[in-house]
Amino acid sequence: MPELPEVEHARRTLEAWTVGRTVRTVNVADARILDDGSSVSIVQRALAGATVNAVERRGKWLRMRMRGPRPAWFYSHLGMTGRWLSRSAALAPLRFERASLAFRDGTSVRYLDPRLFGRFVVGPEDFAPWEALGPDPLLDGIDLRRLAGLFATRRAPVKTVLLDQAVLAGVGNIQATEACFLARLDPRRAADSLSRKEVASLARGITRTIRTTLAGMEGETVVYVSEPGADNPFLVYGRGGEPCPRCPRRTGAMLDRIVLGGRTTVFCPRCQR
DNA sequence: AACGGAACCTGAAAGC
DNA sequence: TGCTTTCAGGTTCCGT
Repeated sequence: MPELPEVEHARRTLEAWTVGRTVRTVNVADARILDDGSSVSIVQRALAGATVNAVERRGKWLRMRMRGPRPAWFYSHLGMTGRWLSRSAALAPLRFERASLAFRDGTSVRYLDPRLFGRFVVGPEDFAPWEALGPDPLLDGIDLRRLAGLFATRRAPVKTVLLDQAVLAGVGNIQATEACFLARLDPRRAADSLSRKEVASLARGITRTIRTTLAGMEGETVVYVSEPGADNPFLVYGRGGEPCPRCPRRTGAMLDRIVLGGRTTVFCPRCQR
């Protein structure tokens, strides 16, 4: 589920659910979400009794600034299937619940993550994975000169390079796929073969797909691709074999589904060059 | 330094 | 019906 738009949505909800609240207890049901070298007791000691001061996001990472006996930064990465929900602290653990923070006011936030690829870390303000992130397209915008400069050093397919979080933080498989489509760019193109104009077009595509996806989940009706009955809100992602939504019907152009860098990629061989 | 592929996990859906 | 295979939005490690 989580790429930049979903993580930003998670940030907003977590902010509403947690800022100003004081942690009473921390529960970690499955320690596999913790980093090596960390432990349940380290996390509990850092967070219990602390008050949530702010919830921030950079790329796909979230972090809470905790004020209290021991000021701390609490980092959360949702991995592939992580999400946060708010429930009464009295309610029993939910299916796939791996951790939770219970607050003194009787509310709690629950971390659910079936596949356990998410992370739950207490770290410093300059936590390395956070510091290693490139610019965030929403927070920082996209610097075309910088992006073109990075592309010039990469021979890999442009869509693969977009997944490098040091290039742009938060772009995932869906957003990279959609951005290439919007930019009419063949995702297999070597990054170092793009013209400045194509880089600019791609940057616009990235910004647009992120904004569109985010706008689509405002309010409570979050749409997840995998949810039964939910419509696929994307232009081409998950639509391999369907007609291209942009090419004239008479051309019969069909979306192709390939694998790049181990990730499924959908594109139109006719209009994406 | 950069690249492709495997590994880490589990559940849902599709295939037979 | 029930068993098997395939696939999934991310990151990291490893050999080349």
